[in-house]
Amino acid sequence: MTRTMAQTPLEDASKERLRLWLRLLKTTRGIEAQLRENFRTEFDTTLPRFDVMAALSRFEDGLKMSQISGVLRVSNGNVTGIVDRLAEDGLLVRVPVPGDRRAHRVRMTRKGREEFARQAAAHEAWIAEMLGQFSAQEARTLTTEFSLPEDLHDT
Amino acid sequence: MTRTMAQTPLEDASKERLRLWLRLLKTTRGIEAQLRENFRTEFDTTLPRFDVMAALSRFEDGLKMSQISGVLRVSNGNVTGIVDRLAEDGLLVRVPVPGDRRAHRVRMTRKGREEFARQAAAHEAWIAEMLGQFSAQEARTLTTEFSLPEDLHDT
DNA sequence: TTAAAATATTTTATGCTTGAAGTTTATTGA
DNA sequence: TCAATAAACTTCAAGCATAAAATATTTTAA
Repeated sequence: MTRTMAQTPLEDASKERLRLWLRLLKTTRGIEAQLRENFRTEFDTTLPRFDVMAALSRFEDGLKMSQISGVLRVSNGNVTGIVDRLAEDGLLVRVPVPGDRRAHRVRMTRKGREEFARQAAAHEAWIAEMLGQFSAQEARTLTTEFSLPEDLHDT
Repeated sequence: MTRTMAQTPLEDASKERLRLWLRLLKTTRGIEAQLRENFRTEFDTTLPRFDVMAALSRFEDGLKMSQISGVLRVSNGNVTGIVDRLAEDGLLVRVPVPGDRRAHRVRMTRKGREEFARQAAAHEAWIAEMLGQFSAQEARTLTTEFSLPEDLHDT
């Protein structure tokens, strides 16, 4: 009734999942730390700023504040501060929405688009290097495997 | 000379790796958000506090401040504040290191160990549920695959 | 011996993040 | 009409995170 070493009893599924989570967390934190460092030294910016620019870059007509927080899944108040600082730097502008004086549409400026283009190219290169151990096929497979249903929508 | 749809040209490896990274980031952020929510509502604590307790729980004799930041790979100054607050709550104590008046050893109190035991059990259950789509074998395989060499040690 | 370098830690300045409360403007329904 | 509710956004308080500067102590080496 002894079991061989390579087997994994069902009872241990919880431990294996915990191990996977800890590995996942360690990996993503490591990559994030390297990205943060690169963004800081190469572009004097931050990951959250890049995230906001990336979201805006996909919408020619800009996004309302609440749409940005929706896309990025961060809180409203958070976006306010980041947009404030990006606007100070002239990378984007708040445009009043005609017909609704509560809302503002946030759009990138030309300067913002140009700066983002450079940052996005560097970002892709950094990631490609850090994930260089994965072939295109492996990457594609793993991307599919990590489709967690835990996209808890909003709530 | 046309290629079939399912093929992935080597040229696209960079794009596939970027896609994998974005998926990884989205997944871990989603799980982290759920954990933060659970820790807040169930234990009135935070993920960083749990991380510090988890690190200390593995060392009966405690850790020095710089060892905590080393294990968790966060900055020294960061640990100061978290340990301050955990100490205020009586979950751990700073003990002077004999022979080196600069250093302090941080140890969990009995209260801290008891509280951590409850939190760790809940944490494992939450993760097991969120990663329920992976069998023990799948989890084990993925954990191995994500052994990135980018454990940049310290630098 | 003692000045310089290294080590351990805290402090400071800045920014990200959340949840909750507050403000202004729009919409709804009696 | 007009009070109540909802929506869009900002402000606030607290905590997390970093890098850089400051403090105190220990070690090294001239």
